[in-house]
Amino acid sequence: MAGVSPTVVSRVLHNKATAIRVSEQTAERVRQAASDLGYRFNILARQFRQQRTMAIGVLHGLSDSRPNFGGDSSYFADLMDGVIDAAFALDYTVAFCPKLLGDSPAMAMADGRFDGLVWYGSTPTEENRKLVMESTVPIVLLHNPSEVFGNRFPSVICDNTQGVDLAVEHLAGLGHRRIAVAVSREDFFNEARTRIECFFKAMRVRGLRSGPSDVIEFGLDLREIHQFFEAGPAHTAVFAVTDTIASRFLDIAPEHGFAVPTDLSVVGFDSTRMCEALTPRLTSVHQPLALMGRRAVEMLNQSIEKGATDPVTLVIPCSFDIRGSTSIATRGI
Amino acid sequence: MAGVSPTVVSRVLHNKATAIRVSEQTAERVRQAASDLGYRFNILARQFRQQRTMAIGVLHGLSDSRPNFGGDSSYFADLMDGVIDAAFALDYTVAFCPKLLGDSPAMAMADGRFDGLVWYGSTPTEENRKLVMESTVPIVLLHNPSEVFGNRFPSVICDNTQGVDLAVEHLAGLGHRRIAVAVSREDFFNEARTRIECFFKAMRVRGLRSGPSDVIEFGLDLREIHQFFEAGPAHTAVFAVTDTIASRFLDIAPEHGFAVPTDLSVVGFDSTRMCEALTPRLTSVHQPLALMGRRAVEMLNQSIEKGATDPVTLVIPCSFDIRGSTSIATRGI
DNA sequence: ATGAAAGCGCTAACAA
DNA sequence: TTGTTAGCGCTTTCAT
Repeated sequence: MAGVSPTVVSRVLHNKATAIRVSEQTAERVRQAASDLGYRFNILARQFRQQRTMAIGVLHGLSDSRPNFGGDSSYFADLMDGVIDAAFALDYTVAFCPKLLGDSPAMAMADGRFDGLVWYGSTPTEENRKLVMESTVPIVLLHNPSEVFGNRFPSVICDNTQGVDLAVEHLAGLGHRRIAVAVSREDFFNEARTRIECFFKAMRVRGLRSGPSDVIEFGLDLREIHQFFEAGPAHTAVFAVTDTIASRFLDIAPEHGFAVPTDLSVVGFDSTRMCEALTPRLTSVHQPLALMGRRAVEMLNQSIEKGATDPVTLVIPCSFDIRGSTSIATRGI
Repeated sequence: MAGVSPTVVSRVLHNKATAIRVSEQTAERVRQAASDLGYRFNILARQFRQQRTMAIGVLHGLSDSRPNFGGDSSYFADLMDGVIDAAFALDYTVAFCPKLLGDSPAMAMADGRFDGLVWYGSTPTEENRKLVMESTVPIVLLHNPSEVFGNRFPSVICDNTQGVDLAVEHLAGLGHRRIAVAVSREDFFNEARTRIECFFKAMRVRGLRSGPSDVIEFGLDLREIHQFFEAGPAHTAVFAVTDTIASRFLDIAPEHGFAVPTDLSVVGFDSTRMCEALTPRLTSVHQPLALMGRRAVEMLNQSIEKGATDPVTLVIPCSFDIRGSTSIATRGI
């Protein structure tokens, strides 16, 4: 319609007119025609041509077969807010893809659908590990330190050491000297394990006694929690490695005549929205999830743009949200 | 490597072997070679070829420039859970795309990036309206009855009439006879307006008096809410058209010596997670958001598969979550 | 300053 | 049962 070749149209519509010299007059004619025709270039053709999609895939390496935005724990939601934030700022589309979670993730990872991947998960299964390791596109890990994948990819994690220390510092400051640490068997993933180690260390640093016998590890029937209360615990506080775990104690304590926080202080980890809905509201270590999501995408963009980057592990500090589930130690002082 | 033509490979790898006859022997040879080579077909090429992406775009037609999963109102998160659920079941990728929200949505809508779109929004701006109307791909609307877009697209909405009726029924059952209805100026969108009409009707049906003077419409400074309390209201209950609006009343009532629910019952709409975190917990009409998201995608799939469908408006019933913000009327009985 | 031509990897129509 | 060929729409050399 403008009486020019496709080449020229392409150049004009990409504003490369100056760089690749097209007369302003022709350019204008082309633009006019494009507008008249309601022309839009076919992005599929372009992606195909350039082998670049400007899309980031979010892999959900958890046992759940799909991301869960709702539910109590706002965890994934907060993370995704950050991911989307950064992705949009860099002009990436963010996609959740069934095949990544379903039958054949490997395929989707290698088929050029995404320029890069955010792998979000805590316990990589052996199969997941293999898939990730074989990826042909850049990946950034969330919630797994780089070494879990042989230092092949950059990663973003929260500062568990510092986060746990905040919790112990808070409890110690309230006069608690015997503190238990709680973890569910199902959640006994890398990070949970790390937090327990951090806990021991934070206690040690303050001259407080703690060891394996202070770990309450419970299964689905919560039996060990009941046993903890029945035994008439010496502990005056519990540090739970996740909010959900903490909520179990809030539920069960009253059944055994323990009031929280009067008889037992409880601290959680993640400070998800759940904390506000519990009674009493749960004091918890706060991971800056949105920030972590943002950083992950920014690092991913680096990898995509510059090719392989150092497999940096970005460690982001936690903060501490004091709510109603902790108070001054009343026993064993 | 298998010594066959690309055609045969294509056929084998799509399991069309039976339909388009390839000998099992050759097929096996091809599969073996593919596996040895670690061959994956390039999805970009395929999408390009077929002009089909198996991706659904989510348009966020709100004033916010991007979807917000976190925050108090789990609203979008719940909706998306449903969308993703259905999309994955149908093998669609779900994408959030910056360009849809940023500079040039029209482009993204027409460029073949998506097989279909879910348009999620309450107040279409004139510009948004135009964009949607000009879409070249199937769209399903969420939260807007089809007529808002000239009956061009199917849509999914909750049953506002029935939902509001549940609220009024509940309050009337508690003996409330003078009920106010609250809306914020900023939220005064289609659906809010609808709910107010529904409210009038629900009152009328029960022989209860209500009219424009019972509408509390307030701006950002919340002045009108304060005035409501200062005037010593005859109303013993407030029906708020969203949870956020209801939360204002919960916040402000105590400042004026009104206890909720003793002196004033408050009902919200949406029953978002916020309801659990408020004091007292907020009684609210529940929209089955996840279900609505699911239905929207299913309808979209229909449109994509069968071409244009009837612009059905799917109306989904609400339920009612009774929490702590409502009780028996103590005044004006 | 503009155009011709090739080719990205795949699939479908047609031919053998 | 298998292969040949053409072409999806775009961008990018390279030539003019």
